[in-house]
Amino acid sequence: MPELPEVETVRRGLAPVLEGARIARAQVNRPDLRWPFPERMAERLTGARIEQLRRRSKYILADLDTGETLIVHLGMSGRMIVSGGEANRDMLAQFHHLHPAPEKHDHVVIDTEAGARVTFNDARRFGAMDLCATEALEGHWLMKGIGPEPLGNGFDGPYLVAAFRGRRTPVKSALLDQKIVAGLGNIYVCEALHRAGISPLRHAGRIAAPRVAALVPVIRDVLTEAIAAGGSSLRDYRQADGELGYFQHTFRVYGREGEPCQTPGCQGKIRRTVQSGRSSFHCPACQR
DNA sequence: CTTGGGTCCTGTGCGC
DNA sequence: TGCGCACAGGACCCAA
Repeated sequence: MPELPEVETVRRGLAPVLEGARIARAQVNRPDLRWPFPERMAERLTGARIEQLRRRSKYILADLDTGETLIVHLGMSGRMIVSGGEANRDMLAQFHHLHPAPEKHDHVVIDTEAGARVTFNDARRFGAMDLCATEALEGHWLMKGIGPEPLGNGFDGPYLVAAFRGRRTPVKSALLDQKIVAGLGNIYVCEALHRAGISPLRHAGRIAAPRVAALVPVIRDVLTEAIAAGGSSLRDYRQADGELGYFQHTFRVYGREGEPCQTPGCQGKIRRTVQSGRSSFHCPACQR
């Protein structure tokens, strides 16, 4: 599920529930996800007030009034499930309980004093959580070396041209490299390269500078549109249950092997290739 | 330094 | 209906 737009969608869904809320209880059901949880995580969360929710790359950051920040990564299958609270209180009241029954892979459960609950569920356990002094966050080993935010000011044509210079790796891999640009994943790299007319197989350092620079606004557009789509489905979620971050999204190439290319006037067919173990989708006719 | 491959884990969908 | 296999939105680690 989670690339930058999905993480941002999750953050926006959690913000009204968590920002300004005090944690009444934190239940930690196992010692680790991808890495061990920090020492005494439940105790360090309990009683803390969440000042604000931020996002950096694919990480959700919850700044606490204790001076620490909770770092959350959703991995491949992580989900944040919201229950209780104002939005669906009436619906849940008819079932005579405040929260849905616990499910398999509910690893961390956070209750707020207002009666809302956020459950971190992650079947594959590639996700992560850590606590770090807020002022030391930028030096945290998970944050260090992450490239500029693609929707921020530090990501522009000259930057990307310089980042690609001399690279022998395929542009697909370069864009997946979080050190070059933050937050892109397999889907949106495929989508952006298609819109830019660049083959994922092309070496990053062998693309003419103007074409590289043209990738920047394309990446911005793809991500912005995806966030907008996620935002609209958020409303559906809030009245239903459990699928925050899951939204229908129409991709032009991702998962469309064998289908006709949607580029106007293009007669190509979408092809799937495997690059460093991951599927790439592109149109050999209009992506060069 | 860069680069490619292996690895962690569970769930799902497909062909037989 | 069961079984085995390929594959899934991430990213660290290590060898070359």
